[in-house]
Amino acid sequence: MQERLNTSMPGFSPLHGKLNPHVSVDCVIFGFDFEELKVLLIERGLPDDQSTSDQQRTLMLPGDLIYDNENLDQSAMRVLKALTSLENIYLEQFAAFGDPSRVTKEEDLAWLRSMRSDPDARVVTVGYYSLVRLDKFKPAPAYYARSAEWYPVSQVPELAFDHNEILTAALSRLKNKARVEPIGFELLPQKFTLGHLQKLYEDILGASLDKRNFRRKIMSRGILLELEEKQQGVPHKPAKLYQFNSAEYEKLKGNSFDFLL
Amino acid sequence: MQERLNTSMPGFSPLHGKLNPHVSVDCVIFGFDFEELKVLLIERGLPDDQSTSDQQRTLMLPGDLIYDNENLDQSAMRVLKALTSLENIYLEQFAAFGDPSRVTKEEDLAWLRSMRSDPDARVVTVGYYSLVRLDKFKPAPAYYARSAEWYPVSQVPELAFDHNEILTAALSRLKNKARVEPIGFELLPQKFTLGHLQKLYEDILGASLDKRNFRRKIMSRGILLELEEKQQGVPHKPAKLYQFNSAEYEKLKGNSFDFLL
DNA sequence: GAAGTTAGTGTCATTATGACACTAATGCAA
DNA sequence: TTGCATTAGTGTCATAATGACACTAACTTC
Repeated sequence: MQERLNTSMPGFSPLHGKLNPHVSVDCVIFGFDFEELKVLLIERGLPDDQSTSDQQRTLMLPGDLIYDNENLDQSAMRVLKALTSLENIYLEQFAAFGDPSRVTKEEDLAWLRSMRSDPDARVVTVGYYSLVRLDKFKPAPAYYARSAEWYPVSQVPELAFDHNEILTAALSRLKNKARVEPIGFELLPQKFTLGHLQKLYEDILGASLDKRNFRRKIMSRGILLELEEKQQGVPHKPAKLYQFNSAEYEKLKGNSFDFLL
Repeated sequence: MQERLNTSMPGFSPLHGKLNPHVSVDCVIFGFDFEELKVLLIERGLPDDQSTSDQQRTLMLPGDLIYDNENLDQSAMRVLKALTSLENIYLEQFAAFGDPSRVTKEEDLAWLRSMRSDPDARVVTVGYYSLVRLDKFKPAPAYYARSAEWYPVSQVPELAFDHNEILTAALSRLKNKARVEPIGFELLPQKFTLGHLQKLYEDILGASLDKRNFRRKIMSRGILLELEEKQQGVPHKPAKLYQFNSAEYEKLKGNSFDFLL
């Protein structure tokens, strides 16, 4: 067995007690940059390690084993912070993945052997997802992540373990959520245009929506506040800016069904 | 540590490999008997054990540790069958529960010490739920279950571990499901009346529905087949019997949102 | 100043919703 | 045998939500 990587980072503090070798958490963090939906992925390796060629680098969701004295939500937050420096994010659990063959690629096994004291343990992982504003959270790799970057969801390559499957499941959960309750507060910057919001919905739902009907429906909810301001520096007619009326927004979350489409 | 219970039952066959001491599954099986929604609970103890007084008996959801070479779905099905003899049931995963303090009652700890080779291991459990026809599945206790019976959901007493919490989460998932897609095929006998179906919905949603509007909406889906038959032996006007048109029913599942209410 | 680009706006026909009250058919008890 | 209790079964109407649809406005760049 190879030497284990240097693991001096917050999550590894002795404060956290004993690692549980059989349960991990993985985080699917979605962001939106007005162009398309993105997801936060890390690369295996130490942050400053330049030794491996690009081809050998493997992308994965930020995730790790849990500690025996934290609950799953806490684990997810700790792990996310440890690997990407993101914190104060609301994470929502969406599924557990426990296929015994979720770790079978030789590359993954080798990596586990270098990382874990019990690399052959069968691991069940619990998936968490979240929506964040790209501009608000600047990921910074740490711990075993060589990098932590946003990738377009539509162009995610093959990931480590069963992480493609986990990502797909998170996306499908996000779709259902978008149909059923207003979304966007977490993903968009404070000021945005209705065009931005519509693009976001279209990207999540994978369908195009009628502009006028979309506006009618979204405005009828009373969750948007029209600002006096307009877009600046765009090569076309500038759009009015809006922000979410968070009080109304919170009221609607959880209540409403069949929100859009 | 006390002796472990006799565990000679299918799930314990050496075929299943090594028990994973850190991950379990719990099953929330719902049934409906025209009166109210029920849930399948087991009592701790061997099936023939009469030694303990009623007061000391503890009810719990059927659940147990997973084996390292089965996936979570398989575990849930195996465990359910091992404890209640129910099989060929579609189980749907709904959440993972991993609070470190989910096992803290002294009674639960004592039981674990009598059952498990590693009774102090921290266990994360994955919840599954299902809807079944009460008349079709007759639970028969086995393995460590002294009994396996249906209990009205509205009158479930304090359960072992965090099983009340798990049940509540399953119920809330069921509610969301009922709002969003047709339900009932799994819960009702082949022939049923519209009154039965409405009662089922009302029980799940915890709300009363307008009879005429309910009928209009349910009929407009085209998932019901009107039979020539009528109810017999009821002390009131007999209702027409219906059955599900399973082809149409399957088509709607997953598609439709905002199904009822 | 022309071209390119996105913003912004209203109508109408169709469909879905929610509120609402009476008669019909059966078993049972008096 | 009568009548009582109980559930089945049915239609309308006013209102709200939906989906389809096309043009003008405002800005930048070339």
